[in-house]
Amino acid sequence: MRLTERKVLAVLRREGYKLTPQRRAVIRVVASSPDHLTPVTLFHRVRQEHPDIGLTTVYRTLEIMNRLGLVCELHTGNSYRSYTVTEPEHHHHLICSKCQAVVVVADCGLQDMQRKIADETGFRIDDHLLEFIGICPACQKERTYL
Amino acid sequence: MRLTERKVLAVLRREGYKLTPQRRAVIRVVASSPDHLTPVTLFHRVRQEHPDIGLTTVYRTLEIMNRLGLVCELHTGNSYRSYTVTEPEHHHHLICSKCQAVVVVADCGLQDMQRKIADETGFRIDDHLLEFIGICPACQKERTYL
DNA sequence: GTAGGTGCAAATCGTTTGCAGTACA
DNA sequence: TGTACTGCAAACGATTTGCACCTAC
Repeated sequence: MRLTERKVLAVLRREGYKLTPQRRAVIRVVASSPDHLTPVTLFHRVRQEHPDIGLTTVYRTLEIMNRLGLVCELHTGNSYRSYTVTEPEHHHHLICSKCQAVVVVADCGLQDMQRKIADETGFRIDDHLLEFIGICPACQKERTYL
Repeated sequence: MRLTERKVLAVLRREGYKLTPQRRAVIRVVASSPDHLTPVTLFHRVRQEHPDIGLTTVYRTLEIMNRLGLVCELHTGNSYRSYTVTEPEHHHHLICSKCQAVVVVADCGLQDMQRKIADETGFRIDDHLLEFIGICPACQKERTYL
């Protein structure tokens, strides 16, 4: 179960952030989209209902949400980031290198491996980043990739 | 066992690339450094022995080496990339979020998980990206992190 | 009323590209 | 000799910042 618009708003309010119409609009779009969105895509979508919003505000709202753990940042090795509302369970991503589709994958016992590595190296391990890169079923059918 | 300067040069020659002094210098520095280097760091180091080299050439040489699988790109979720000579075995990275130290970690049976996910989702999985983020023993001693 | 938020334009950062000159094979 | 390579400067795309105006609380 993903975070709802309502919950995100509640956290922002609790943390003392002002609930401006711009922030509400950004949050509404992020929370209602199942996909990961880049700041620019998000900006265009928000513009449709709120034509005066600036890209800067989108970035600043995402930054706040990210700091509060309300969105999850996707690192694809590309030059841009993308975001979606946080899924409370620990999970990973499966990314189509052709159409950029993202599928959420449940965690599979990487915690054990992490503990073992921490023991062996002396690192204090805070997090891990695991992403699978491949071609999704739809793109495989099209056969226009290498 | 990591790739040596000599082997990297051999591959470039075999692939028909010219072995210019600039390329040799870049390769020498990459191959002799145990760390992951950003293009800019690499540029500064190469400059010490080859003052006329341009950053562009460093980028272009890294691009060729990356395409030929001679260097391994590190994605830290930061805004820049970094590179080190390829370690032939499949492996992952453990990155210190304070000093950026990188430790190589052997693979631990993620292949099984990958196969399982491919079966379940229908994706053709080509690769995975696994990195552990933490604090290295040296930085833990300093205690100047949160 | 006021601190915090906004939008614009300009700055910044890492990276890429166009181009005219240069040098390896 | 000819093509691939070079360095510079300018272009680029994503993100950040400075600033004067604005608005939610």
